[in-house]
Amino acid sequence: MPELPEVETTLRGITPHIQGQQVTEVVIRHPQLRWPIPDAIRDLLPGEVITEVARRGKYLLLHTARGTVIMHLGMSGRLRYVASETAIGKHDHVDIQFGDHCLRLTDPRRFGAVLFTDQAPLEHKLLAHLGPEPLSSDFSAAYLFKKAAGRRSTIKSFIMDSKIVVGVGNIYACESLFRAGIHPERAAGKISLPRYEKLAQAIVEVLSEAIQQGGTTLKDFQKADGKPGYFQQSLMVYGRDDEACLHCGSTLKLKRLQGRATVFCSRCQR
DNA sequence: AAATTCTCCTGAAGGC
DNA sequence: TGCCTTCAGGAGAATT
Repeated sequence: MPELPEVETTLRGITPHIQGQQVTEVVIRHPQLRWPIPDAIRDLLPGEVITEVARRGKYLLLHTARGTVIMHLGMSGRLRYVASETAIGKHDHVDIQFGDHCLRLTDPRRFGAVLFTDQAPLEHKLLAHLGPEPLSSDFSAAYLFKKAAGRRSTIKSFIMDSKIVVGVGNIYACESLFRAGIHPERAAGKISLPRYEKLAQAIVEVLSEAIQQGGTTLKDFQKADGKPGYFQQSLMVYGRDDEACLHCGSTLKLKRLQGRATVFCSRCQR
């Protein structure tokens, strides 16, 4: 379940291998991901050079002179740069080949996506309405506070809304709210600016630390095994329901909000 | 406009 | 041992 730190780690892992490289062939074994993979990927990409690799939210962007590949890893997606002869696994759906190596997309649950646009990629339907990057200067407590005015949705679904801010998935939403001492079900519009200061800082810290942890697995990027960086991170609440709060010792609670597992401390988070 | 529900998919886990 | 059921989970689409 790639969250933003894992997507960023993926970006950093693949960029040195494919930037400036020419695509020789694209093999699509299973075109049915979240949306059908467009023929343009296979038809237009060979011969093109990857001029830049970028990220917007959890979307990865592979720029070429003829257009941009937009990729999303969904729940279970994984990109690896491997020798082309590497044995094909059951869920290896796409290879973008660069001579004797390829960028291979593996995605058991097929919630991921591979799309193509010849327009300005940031104006693509999927990207045009995304909120600011949490690690950019556009993201701040003041921004959150202003956006939250009048909102009655829970703070958890508010910060997980990609139109508000990108890249805060379920795990990091739980962790950020714990760090900020805010109850996940509190109405977004009823939180003070000082509390948003804590929350914004918590989001930045949690994501930054996770990216740093992801970096520790970077050197092993080409290996097939190795857990995602965030599982090595010491998570304070996520996955620790019925265990003791690391601050006060109370038993952490699990509650489903909008179908998502939400773990919190009812004593520390108000 | 905002909030909620539905949907895609498969592997893992639990029940019997 | 094995079959069946249940469920997680990102995020766009549909619905209210």
